Amino acid sequence: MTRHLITSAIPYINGIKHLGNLIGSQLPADLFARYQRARGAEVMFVCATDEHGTPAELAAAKAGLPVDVFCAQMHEVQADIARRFGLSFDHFGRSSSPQNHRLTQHFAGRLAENGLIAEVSERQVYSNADGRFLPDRYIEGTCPNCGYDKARGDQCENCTKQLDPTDLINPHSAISGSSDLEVRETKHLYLRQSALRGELSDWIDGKADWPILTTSIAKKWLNDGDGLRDRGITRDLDWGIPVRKGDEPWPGMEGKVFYVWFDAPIEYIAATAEWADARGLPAADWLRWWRLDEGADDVRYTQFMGKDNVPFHTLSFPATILGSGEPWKLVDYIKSFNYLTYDGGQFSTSQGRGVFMDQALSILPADYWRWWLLSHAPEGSDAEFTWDNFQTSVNKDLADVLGNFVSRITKFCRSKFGEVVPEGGDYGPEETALIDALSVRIRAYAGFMEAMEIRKASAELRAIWVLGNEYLQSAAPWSTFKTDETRAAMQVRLGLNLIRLYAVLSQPFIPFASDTMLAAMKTDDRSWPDDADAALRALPPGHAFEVPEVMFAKISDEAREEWQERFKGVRD
RNA sequence: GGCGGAGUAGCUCAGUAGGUUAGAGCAGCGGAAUCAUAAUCCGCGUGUCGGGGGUUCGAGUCCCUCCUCCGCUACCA
Repeated sequence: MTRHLITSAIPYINGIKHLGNLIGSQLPADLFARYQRARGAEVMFVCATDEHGTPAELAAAKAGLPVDVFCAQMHEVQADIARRFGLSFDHFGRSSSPQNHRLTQHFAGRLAENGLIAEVSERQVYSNADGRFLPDRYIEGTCPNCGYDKARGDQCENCTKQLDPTDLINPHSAISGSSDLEVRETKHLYLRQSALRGELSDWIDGKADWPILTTSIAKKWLNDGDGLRDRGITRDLDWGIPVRKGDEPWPGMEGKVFYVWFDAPIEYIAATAEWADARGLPAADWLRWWRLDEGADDVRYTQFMGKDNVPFHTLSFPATILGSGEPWKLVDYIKSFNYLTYDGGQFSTSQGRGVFMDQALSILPADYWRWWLLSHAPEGSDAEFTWDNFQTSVNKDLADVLGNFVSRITKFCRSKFGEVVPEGGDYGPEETALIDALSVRIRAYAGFMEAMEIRKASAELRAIWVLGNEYLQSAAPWSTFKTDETRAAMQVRLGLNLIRLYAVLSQPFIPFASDTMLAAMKTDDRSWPDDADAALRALPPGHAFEVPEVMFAKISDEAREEWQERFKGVRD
């Protein structure tokens, strides 16, 4: 049996993520992980917080906390929100973990041994007032091209011209505002990606089944200009993984740390090691997911991420792995996403625009968001979130089609037969037809889930819910009951069994509602319906159940309008 | 500028290797039913498939060109 290693792009530590971040990686990864588990596959699903870098240091300073304390707190906040969204990570790690320190230093050492690290002396802007080197974007000044006075050192947001920090007129620190800047010489390590260009190119060419969005970005970088450029993998910062060559010090690199983009993907591996350590398991237990020489040859590795992450996952991280010369597992499939937009504009963490994960949960249960986001996943192109669309979709799909189905059949049964699966009666042509239709659709659903065609899978799942309503409507047990009680019993029994079937099938999308349905049906049978006929006999005559509370309360126009207003501006 | 994505019914989107009357959900209109969260089910679509040109017996689907929107462009992560 295939073992599935699944990773979601790791969310940055500087704040709570918005719905765009969620649907861009963590949520679809969770959908896939849940589905594979439901099919009986062995799954390792890891994620983590990405904790290093200048923005983390600045966010900590703003919060008035030491950066390590800030990260520890924010990690807990993010972990809690992830739990409440039902994200079923096997482990939610931290890129600042000791495991990641060791692995990152190990990879750097291996790359150096293989001649793939270059030491480059370069000139960087240093801010005396801030006591730190400033990344280009943290230097502001007047654009020499258009005169915009808030141009950043990497690019002018007004005229979009690419800039060098030294081009700016009246440059000053974006952090302190100080113009006491100087250019200093500093030495950094570069990963010689260019030396691995051929190997990477061949590898990418072998991935004909990857989405065009993924491979086209990789090829652009491989072939742009002089081809793949080398990349700096160290920074002059305090917070990060100290530069070491494996276990050894790295002469000349004292006081420097690895660049976040070098250590962040390695955290996928480290998080799996964290998983094992947290459970007191031997190293072999995590190595079998990552090392081809330790049993990972039957692992299928799938990564989920937004399109902005693609270059690092198709080139930089593979360069690290290939360059190590060690048999680490490379990714087999990359599922990348476009962006979710909010009422016409972008979701923005820095500007506080849109709906953030904590806010979302404060107004509605996770399943509402999971269903809408997944059924509108930005797969082919950017997708837009509007409150109107959200309200209509959720009310129609969850409340009217699924929730009301559960309600009508359980309540009808209670009033005519009591809260017990009724006995007697045999299937007729209608039931056989329903089972055939279900079988076809369940196969299609599984096919889409396997292929990570998320929108299509959600449409298929919805169509499966509709089959139940269609059946009830034409079987009409409420009128059958008047003339043939036994036949009505059979119809109701089938309907109740559909609830369990729906719970099992819907679990990857709406896990909380799925649990509610199973609890109401008083069953723990989550077995996948490979045989629809058999699956619909799981709850036998005489089996007790209870009528659940309304599963999905509808979103009223008043509530929608209120939220529309509340989330219109920027976050406090 | 370069690269990529998108432009199909009022709205959100499917349309596989070019081939019978271009599909689905929502909204709208008509009907059935009354078990149910006034929920459900059935029926109803004359759309210049962004514009123009071309290849072909035949193009939403291939080629050229133009227009619009979005993203990326390597020191944000």
